[in-house]
Formats: sequence, C-alpha cells, structure tokens
Amino acid sequence: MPRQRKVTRVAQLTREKIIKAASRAFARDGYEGASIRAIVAAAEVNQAAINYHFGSKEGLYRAVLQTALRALMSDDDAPQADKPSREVALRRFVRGQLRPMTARDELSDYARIFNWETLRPSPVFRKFMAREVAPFLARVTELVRRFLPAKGTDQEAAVGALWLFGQCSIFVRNAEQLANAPFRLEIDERFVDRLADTIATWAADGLGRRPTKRRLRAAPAAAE
Amino acid sequence: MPRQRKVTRVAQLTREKIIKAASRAFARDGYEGASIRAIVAAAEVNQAAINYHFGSKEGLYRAVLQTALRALMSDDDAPQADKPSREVALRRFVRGQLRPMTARDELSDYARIFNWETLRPSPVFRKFMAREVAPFLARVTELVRRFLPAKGTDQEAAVGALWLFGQCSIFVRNAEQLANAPFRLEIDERFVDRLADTIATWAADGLGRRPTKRRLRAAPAAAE
DNA sequence: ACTAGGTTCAAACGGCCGTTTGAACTGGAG
DNA sequence: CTCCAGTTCAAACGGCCGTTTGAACCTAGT
Repeated sequence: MPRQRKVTRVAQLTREKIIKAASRAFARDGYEGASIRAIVAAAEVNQAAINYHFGSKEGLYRAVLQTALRALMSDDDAPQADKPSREVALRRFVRGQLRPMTARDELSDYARIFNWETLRPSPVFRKFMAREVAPFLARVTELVRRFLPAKGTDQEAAVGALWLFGQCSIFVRNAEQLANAPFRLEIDERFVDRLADTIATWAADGLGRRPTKRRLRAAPAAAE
Repeated sequence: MPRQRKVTRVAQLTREKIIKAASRAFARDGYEGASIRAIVAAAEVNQAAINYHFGSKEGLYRAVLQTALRALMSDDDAPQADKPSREVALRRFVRGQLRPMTARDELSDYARIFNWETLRPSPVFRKFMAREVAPFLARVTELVRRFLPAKGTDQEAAVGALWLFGQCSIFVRNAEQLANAPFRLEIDERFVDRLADTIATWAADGLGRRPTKRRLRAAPAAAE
C-alpha cells in the first residue's frame, strides 16, 4: 500500500491500464457509481491490483484526478502563447468546455469527471482541488475580469467565472438528451461550434454590463 | 403492491411521513445515494412500509417526483396573474431558481431533486418527465422567446431555456462551496437577491443579441 | 540457475443495499 | 363486541460493494 521500492515495467503498464479504464468508468458513472469490479474487467486486470497499486478506490481516484488535471492544464496552456483578444480567448474557453459534447477521448472523460464533482464534490476531490486547482480557476477568473467594468471586485470576477462554467456544463451534462424529446437537436461538431459562438456572445454581452441596481422584483400585488 | 381497496387514516399519515423524509434524502443524496434504511429511520417507520405503500424504491421516487412537480408548478403559477414585463418575469424566474441556495424547506428539497437529475437522469425520471414536464418547460421557453430577436426558432428558444437553467443551477449546486476556498461569499437572502439581479441582467442582455456569425476562432497560427 | 522480492491471482470476508416473508397487530364496518 | 382486511413489524434473503488474504507466479539481480 505505501511506497514501492521499485516498479517493474509490466507493473507500470498495469497501472496505466487501470487508470485509463478507471477514467472512463468515473466519467460515465461518477466516483461512487463506478465499481472496482467494472474497472478491473475493462482493464483486464485482477481485482486486487487496484488495492495493491493504489491502496484503495480513493487512492485510484486521486491518481485519476492527477492525470486528468495535468492533461487538462497542459491542453489549454498550448494555444495561450499569442495573447488573443478577450473575445477570442472567451470563445476558445467556451469551445474547450463544450468539447466533451462530441469528443469521445480521454480529455473529454476528464472533463466529465470534473463535471460530476460540481454536483456533490467528493471528499477526495475537495482536498485535492483546494491545493491543485487554484491556478486553473485563477486563469478563468482573469479571463472574466477582462470583460467586467473597470473596478469589478475579486468576488464579482469569481462569480462571473462560476457563471461561465455553469452555462457550459449544463450543455455538456445534457448533450445526450438534446437529441431527444423537446429539443431534437443534432449534436455534431458544427452544432457545438455554433453553440460556442452563441454562448460566448451571450456571455461577453452579459459580463460587460453592470447589473441594474433597481429592484426588478415587482411591488407586492394588492390583490393576491 | 397494486391498488389498495381502502386506506385508513393512519396509513395515509405513514405515506406522508415517508414522502417527506424521502424528499429530504433524495435531495441530499440523489436517487441512488439515498437508502431505504436511512429514509425509514428519518420517517420513524418500518422498513417494509416503503415496499408495502409504494411497491419499490422506484415507486417511492415516482411519488416524490409527483409531489415535487405539483408543488413547484403551483408555486410559480401564483404570481403569474398580472402579466409582468419580460424583465420582471425573468428576474422572478431566476430568483425562484436560486431559492434553494438559502431556503431550507420542502420546496428547495424538490428543486434539489430535479437538480440531481440534470447530471444523469434516472430512468424513472426520464419516463416521468417526458409526460409531465412539458408544460413547465414550455413556460420557460416562452419566457426566453420574449427576449429573442423576432424570428428565433423553437430550437433557439429551447437552447436559451437550457442555458438559463444552467446559469442558475451551478450556483444552487455549489451554494455551500461558495462560502469557502477562493470565493468566501456570505450566502444570505441579500446576496441571492443581488445574484438574481446580476444573472437576470446578464441573461436578458445576452438573449437580446444575435450571436455573431463570423468565426471568432482565430486563424491557425503560422508558428506552432 | 537460483532466489528474493515485486506482482498477480482466485477466493473469501464483512457490510450495506433493496426486497420478501409470514406472523403480529389494529381500526373501523357489521 | 367481533372479526377481518388493512397495516405494521422483525427477521431474513440474495446480491453487489470495497477490501483482505495467502498462495502462486514471474522477473530481474547475483
């Protein structure tokens, strides 16, 4: 369970197979919903391997989160080089957030895992994020601030960042449902591109405006 | 399990105790996370009572969803009488959505249950909603349409409605977290009122604008 | 080739889950 | 008051869960 003295090549391969299968499982079913038995079946690995290599299911989840965060960070670090306009940066961020709607790769698995955690963060996640995610969130807050009126407070920027996440995540969460029922949308790359345009535009316009100070709540109606 | 010939007064009371306790449990832990044993303990009722009165856990959930939908519908039916301006209607809707951030009553339990279902709708929920929720969603779509440019399509309105839900739900989902970590916000009625103003304003501005048709995605950089 | 230590394995453990059972109880119509 | 349908109850069932065990199996260093 604690440190290994040395790890053989095959053992490292086992760990990687497990993490890959676990990423898919956690993305599909959430932390509690994903079972060790399903993971080891997909990874074609003995059940005890997880406790041997990662100590516990929690330890495995921690390892997956680490892999996920590393991948997500380095992914949208890349195109950051040329300091694009705030509109382009916003559009890129939104499109990146919407990526899991169509993509079916590891990166979208990672995004889905974080999506699960927005509903009810697991203890593992909260401890993990408190340390590791600050720089990531700071980057989004910085992006939001470029749209806020001059003297927006830190809190306003943080709220704006959360607001931005929320707009994207509901489409990611319901991507499958959008094809059915009252929506009947065809979710392909083209649609997601247009959706990203729409959200980015809506968001840019919203952030730029000062919320009205007057009470919009109607005065209590005399008649009930 | 099927029809009861007659229900005694005490039996009806048992059913109500169960539904109330189940609502809290499902709101707190989601459908799968809530356990029958926890529910019957909170309701001070025998474990077999749930299968006797509702047939199964699914049956209980259906009953809770029915109660919830009825309550939520009649709640925001009430102030609909005076045909408020679209801005007032939007602000009211947003404030209503944010209600569970501070309120700790049955209505906010119901809202939280629906919130869980936006992450991964349970089969019960999907069957239930397909029939029952159409009018509710139609109302929100109608509200959104009042902001859209003249010839917005039905699909645009539906997307707008989903977008609106997303903006609210992330704050509801993370209400507890907003007090900690990078946000440090004090979540009270005043804050939620201001948040509702902000979201309503941002949303109104965003919906009113036509998304830009030009590609915001920067042309592929020469270097890289 | 030997062997010690890292790794895999099948099997079992204890615990929580939703459900079923059959007996005990009870309230209200006759 | 009787009696039985409606209801409650304690106990048990089978199933899935994460974890532990101890033996078997490599594999790399000598």
